[in-house]
Amino acid sequence: MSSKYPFAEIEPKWQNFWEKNKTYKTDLSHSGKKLYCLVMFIYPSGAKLHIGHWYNYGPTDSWARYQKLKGKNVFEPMGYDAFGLPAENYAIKTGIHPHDSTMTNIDEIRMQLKRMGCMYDWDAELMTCEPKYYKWNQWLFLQLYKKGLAYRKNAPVNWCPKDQTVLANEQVLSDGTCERCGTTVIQKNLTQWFFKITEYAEELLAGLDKITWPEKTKLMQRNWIGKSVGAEVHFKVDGSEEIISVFTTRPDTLFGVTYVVLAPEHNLVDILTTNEFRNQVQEYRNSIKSLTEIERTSTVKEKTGVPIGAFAINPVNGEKVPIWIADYALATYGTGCVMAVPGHDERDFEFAKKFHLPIRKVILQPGTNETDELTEAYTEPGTMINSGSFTGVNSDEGIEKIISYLEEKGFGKKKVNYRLRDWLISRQRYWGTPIPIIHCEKCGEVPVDEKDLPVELPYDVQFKPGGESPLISSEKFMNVKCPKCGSNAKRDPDTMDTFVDSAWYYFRYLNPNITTDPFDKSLADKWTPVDMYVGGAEHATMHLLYARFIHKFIRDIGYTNSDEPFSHLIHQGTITNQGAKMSKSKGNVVNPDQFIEKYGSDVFRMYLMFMGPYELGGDWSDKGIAGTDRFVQRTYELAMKFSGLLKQSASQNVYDVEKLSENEKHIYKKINQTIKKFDEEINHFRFNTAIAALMEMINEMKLLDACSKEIQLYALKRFITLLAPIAPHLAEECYNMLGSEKSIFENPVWYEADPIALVEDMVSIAVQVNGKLRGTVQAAINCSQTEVKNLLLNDEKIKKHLEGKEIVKEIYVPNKIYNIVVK
RNA sequence: GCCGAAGUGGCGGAAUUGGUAGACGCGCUGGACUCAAAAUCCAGUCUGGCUCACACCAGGUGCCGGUUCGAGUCCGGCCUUCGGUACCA
Repeated sequence: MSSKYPFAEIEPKWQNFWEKNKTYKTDLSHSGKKLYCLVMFIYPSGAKLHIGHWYNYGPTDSWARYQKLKGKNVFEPMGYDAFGLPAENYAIKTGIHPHDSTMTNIDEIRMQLKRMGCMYDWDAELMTCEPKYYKWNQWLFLQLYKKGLAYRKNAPVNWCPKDQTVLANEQVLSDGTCERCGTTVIQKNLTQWFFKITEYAEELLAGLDKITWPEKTKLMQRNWIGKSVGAEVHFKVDGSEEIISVFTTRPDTLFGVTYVVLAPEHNLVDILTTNEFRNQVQEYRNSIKSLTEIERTSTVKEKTGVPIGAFAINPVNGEKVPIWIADYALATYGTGCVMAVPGHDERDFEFAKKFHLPIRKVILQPGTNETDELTEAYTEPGTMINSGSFTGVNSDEGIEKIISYLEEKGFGKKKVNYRLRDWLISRQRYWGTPIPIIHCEKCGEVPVDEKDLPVELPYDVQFKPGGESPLISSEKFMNVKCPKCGSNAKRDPDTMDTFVDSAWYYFRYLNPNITTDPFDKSLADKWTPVDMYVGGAEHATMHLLYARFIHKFIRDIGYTNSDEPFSHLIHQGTITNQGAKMSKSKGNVVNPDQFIEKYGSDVFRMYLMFMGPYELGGDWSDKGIAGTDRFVQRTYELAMKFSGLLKQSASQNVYDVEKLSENEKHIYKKINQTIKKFDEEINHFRFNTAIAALMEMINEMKLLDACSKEIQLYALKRFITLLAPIAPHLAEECYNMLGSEKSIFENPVWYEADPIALVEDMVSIAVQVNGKLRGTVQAAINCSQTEVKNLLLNDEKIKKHLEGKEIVKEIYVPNKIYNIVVK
């Protein structure tokens, strides 16, 4: 049919218009009504834009457009998270250089993004693999290094003995084998760089109370940081000068310690193990070496361990208790040492039972006897018993009392411990930011001078697996003179975790070409924090925590004035396919292109928004897309029918409802109700109900024929404006057809609802008898209970239910419900 | 195991602080238009009973209880699904 909306012409037409007129170029010098709306930037993989990206970017752009129409100065940038493992793996497989494949992908993705028709300010585009960007990763590294927040230490990596390469966790299959060759992966220690995020643990925790994020995300970060308050207790070792420090949250159970456990990797193990036990200990350590971290920490696995022959001395009672090593003590948490209280800790209980270690009751459960045998660990508070001078004290108070006692005697102190570990940023990979450190035999690790940045990533590198970091193979890169002493030295061969790139990119968008600073400080002061950040929930603990950490660090070195990077955060839901996450490896990725070709960008984006609540996502189905397409067609036909109206008539901003005809009054009320509803819904990312409101509106539009031109224009102008955020191309075209010469987004206008039109004069009141609906009555708004009662007593149906009954009680909720309780 | 979210028609999903369950859309059924089809428009569509029909009656938001004049919504106890996490001393 000829009147079918020709999206294939219209959409490129407006995209070109917007680009040519720089409609979406943000003037950052005006920050008065600033709104920084950001989506997590895209990883330019070969899979290009999929439905998940559309679901993230389309609705968020609609929200940003709505804000722009409301008069906000909106900044909405887009860029590429261009470094990373997949490009390198692709290169290993195909021989195509990561730089080349990444650039090709970016070019295609940029085209796809432009076809979506989002409001991106393309002048702000950035890609992290460019020297002008990653130079500032290196700068950041040096600032952290200066403050002692970047340091090296030994840390295990997944190592495939056959491929001779380091594997990321996701490259290790669940059975602990290499995803490429099936060889069992082992753990190997390498000296690696860390950022001291733990220094900010307390502030990262406290800051969560000040940001508007989903509660579950904040909870995940709280758990991830894992603050616990307790004590550090020092145990002397019998016949040795060494001290074993343990962290405990239950110092009140100190008298119940019957053994001490060290993590098998703990340094003290070599020192303390007696000759007699040496073989056994070595054997045990070997036996757990092959286990992956996942197996090691599995809670279903039975605990194992061996004694090392040495004894620790309990500071509070001088008792000698055996020292064991066991897999359930983790080197990475607390001090790596545990005081075992089998009577009051489930793990210790299980372990003591298995190895026949003594179990001592030192906390009495209320309502039980001291002589009752413990059948399981009692972990709740109670009365302290068998605890020397502390016997009889309530265990909650005992915690503080024991700590005071320990501090007094120098046996320990109060201690706050965090689960959070420092951020390991070294990657034994090619496609990333080189670490700006030079290793000199004489001077040790020497930072590259800031004026020598960037340390450029060389192009010509053997990045295929085999050996260590790929950069080692580039002699040109590796061999440098020591900046301090001038002798021959080597560069650090590792690259940085790509989470470093994404930890501060929102600053860089404000001026991605600045060469004198990582970002424009004066703009950053005005434009950060990001006002709305939208992205996947899978980043809850990594990216979103790292960015908060780096932001606080940047603040502490005087580069920004805000405390948090993202003041509001929303996670879009996941779109699955037949219940499974879409992934290239599963081959269940749905390509959006087919829908864009068939229906156009507006219909597709609107369908994604209409599917359901944004934060829930859902299973993909194209079943209902015809519905949004129909809506678009009807809108287009409506605009066509009234084309030129803007030139034939003018409408007022407000009309007196009483002076309108019945049809006009109806339209007038409906459009104003729709404005109110739509505004509320879209403001809270409830796109599905916002669109439903527009559909209801268009269903009423058939009444326009019976309205004056003024009212027609009044309704259509408003309807098209509401449509503009969710179907921008269509709305522009419709407005154009009405007779406008300008883009809606050039001179943004938003219509406020006329409050008088929102008031209903008649309401329908539900009438219940004994809580069951028996009818409804039409009454004037705010009428009295007596009036409503008179109305309902005239209703035959309702009367029938009241006949011969005694009225016990009447509840009247004005304008809503009238409930009569009868006997 | 622990933490979190969610269970509503054939389907996706609506439902302010407890106040007319099923908005909006898909699908389906019937009708109009057409030589015919597509498209479009109109009507119907929770289940069961009764009825020519209108009406009416009963039941109904995962299950079992409770609070209340009134519960999808609040409380207690389960079941299922999906996310997160994994011995955190």
